[in-house]
Amino acid sequence: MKGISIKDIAKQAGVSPTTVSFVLNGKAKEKRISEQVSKKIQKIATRLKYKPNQLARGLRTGKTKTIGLIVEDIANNFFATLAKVVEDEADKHGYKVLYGSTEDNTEKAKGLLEVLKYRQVDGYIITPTKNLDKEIELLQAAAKPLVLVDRYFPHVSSHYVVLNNYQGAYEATAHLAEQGYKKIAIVTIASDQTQMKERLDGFTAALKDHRIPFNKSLVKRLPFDLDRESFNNEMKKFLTSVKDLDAVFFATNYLGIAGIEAIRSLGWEIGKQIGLVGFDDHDLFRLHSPSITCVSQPIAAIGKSLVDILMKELNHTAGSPASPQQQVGGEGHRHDLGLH
Amino acid sequence: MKGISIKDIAKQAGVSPTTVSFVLNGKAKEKRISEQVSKKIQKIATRLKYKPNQLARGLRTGKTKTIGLIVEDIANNFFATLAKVVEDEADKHGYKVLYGSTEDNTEKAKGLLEVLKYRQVDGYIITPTKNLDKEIELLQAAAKPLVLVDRYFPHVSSHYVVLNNYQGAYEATAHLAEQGYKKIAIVTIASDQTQMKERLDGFTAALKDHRIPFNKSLVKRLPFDLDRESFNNEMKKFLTSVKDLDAVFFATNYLGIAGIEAIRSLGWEIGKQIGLVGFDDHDLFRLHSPSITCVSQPIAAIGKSLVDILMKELNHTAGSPASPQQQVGGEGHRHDLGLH
DNA sequence: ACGACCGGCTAAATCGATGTAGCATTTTTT
DNA sequence: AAAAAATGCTACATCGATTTAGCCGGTCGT
Repeated sequence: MKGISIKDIAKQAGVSPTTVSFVLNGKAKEKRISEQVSKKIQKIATRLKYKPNQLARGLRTGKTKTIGLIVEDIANNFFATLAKVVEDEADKHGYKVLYGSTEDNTEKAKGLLEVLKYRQVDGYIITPTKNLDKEIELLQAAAKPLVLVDRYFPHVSSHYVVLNNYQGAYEATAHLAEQGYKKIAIVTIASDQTQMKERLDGFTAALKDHRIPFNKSLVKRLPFDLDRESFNNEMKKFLTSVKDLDAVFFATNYLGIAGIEAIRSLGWEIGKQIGLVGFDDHDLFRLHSPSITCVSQPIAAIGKSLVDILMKELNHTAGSPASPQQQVGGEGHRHDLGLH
Repeated sequence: MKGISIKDIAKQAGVSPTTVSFVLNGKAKEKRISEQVSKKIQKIATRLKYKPNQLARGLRTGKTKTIGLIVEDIANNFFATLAKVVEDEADKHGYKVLYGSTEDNTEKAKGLLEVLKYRQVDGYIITPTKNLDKEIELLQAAAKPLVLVDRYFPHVSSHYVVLNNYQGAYEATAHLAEQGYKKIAIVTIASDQTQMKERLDGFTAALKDHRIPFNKSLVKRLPFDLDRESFNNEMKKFLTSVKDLDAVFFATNYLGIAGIEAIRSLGWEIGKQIGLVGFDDHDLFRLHSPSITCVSQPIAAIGKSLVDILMKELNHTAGSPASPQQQVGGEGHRHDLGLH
């Protein structure tokens, strides 16, 4: 019921709690505890299945062996998969994960940071929202280990792991152009965050290189927080508004899903009347008939990279002011399922 | 850097930490602290943005305001969505969530329980694996609030939230039968856990009621932990081995996904050569052309129910030995997207 | 006028683990 | 043989919040 404490072991072994603590923390040698006592304590500890109370330990040492993971939406395939990888990687280092979803809402994100802070997490993995730069800088000022993911603030020098959004978008768009599509649009999120900007830049660059005229009517920006129906309506409105439109690049996976839904409800045939490319992998793209090409993020690599960076920071211990090195998780690479 | 502590407030207000604690915990009246002092403390606390250190509080009170969520696989759409709901609901009550994935591996599940235990979580939401009944009973003996989800142990009297698997499977199978399919198979997981048993029973009952002969060759059980390729191969082997097979019911969403993949790679046309019904919702089912009927779980309701039950237990405070009441989250209901 | 009582507050113990400072002994050094 | 050093272990303070027990001065009752 109450759990075994260090005192119980001390009592059974007939020594002081201090000695037990030393032994169990591998400081027996350093603190000159005799082999005999040392072994006896070990034995009792395993017999009693002693596990240190992490609260007490955390209170004393200031380290909770917990990292905070802030994602945009844990129910989204990309973030859920990322969460899984992070969980696994963190576990390898003995860390647990506290998570939260921002819904891309700055206030929610601030709230999450607040909660994680007074839960004393040791480090943070954050998918930042707009205007979260101040908070990020505050965390840095407090020497908290932290890595951003999926997007970042160019003017904040922090660690971050993102994929080459520009290149991914470029390749996606170029793919459409090379299939012979002439009037290619992009549907993206109304956000001036880096990753969307880069994707948009990649899109326009690819159009240019393939001598396809660009104009603003080819870009549709949708707010993040629409419900499914509104997404559908907006999408349909846009798709039908562009004259001679023959292909679309969707800049995120959920836009792709909403897009497919809209196209279906318009009764268009994917691959015939309209070409598609999506961003981020999803079973739906892979198994749709015909298959839908997409730029897939190497999620495992991203997750591993995130945790590795964080662990390096954490072991730099004392909290030396994070050297503002930047990391790129990997290049986006295209699926080779054919677009038809 | 260090964070504001109760002492800082006490010092500024010129009172003792005790008084501050009383006021901030709403015990001012009860403990007869004067309005004056009370207000002064409140003011200072908000000015300093004081947040109690949850570790210290947890150590003292034994409550961490954290719940442990153990799912099968957080990267799976069903569990990810559930996690989101649980996170939101828990947040409403001021609780945070520590999560972990079992991969349906009993040892991993035991490890997770261990970790959550010495992290002192207040309560558990668990998707149990096979043979986890002993551990569940131990938790109950320790008067830990706990709710099982998605499956349960008939011989363990605990709270649990599951949908009516029997009915869901029955309806799914009946749907196929009513479409005129004559030789209907089921692909399920090699597991004797309740939810799979119930789904299998629903399947056979539906066949019987529609006078479709049943025989063992119509049931394929696959191990949980195959990789994608093996799933695909096993699936293809099975689908081609049943003579005159014309429809399949997939008992989980990932089986459905793997099934669609296999059917595609066999070059069969869904809806023409073979009818399908899946379990658990997925964008893929909804947006596939033609649409694929599925039995969808009311995830939001399940999540809310889970948290509600847990909170009731938690507020029953002292840990009165959980009245072994059982809960059903809701009936599965069929999507009305037509099977074609 | 003297004990009982109350209002308003605080000292100190507590949760469990850690870590510094230091106390006895024994062993080594000179 | 006395001083210095090493050995083996422990008392106690600490982290921050909570909570029990109770102090002190004033009021009330009789």
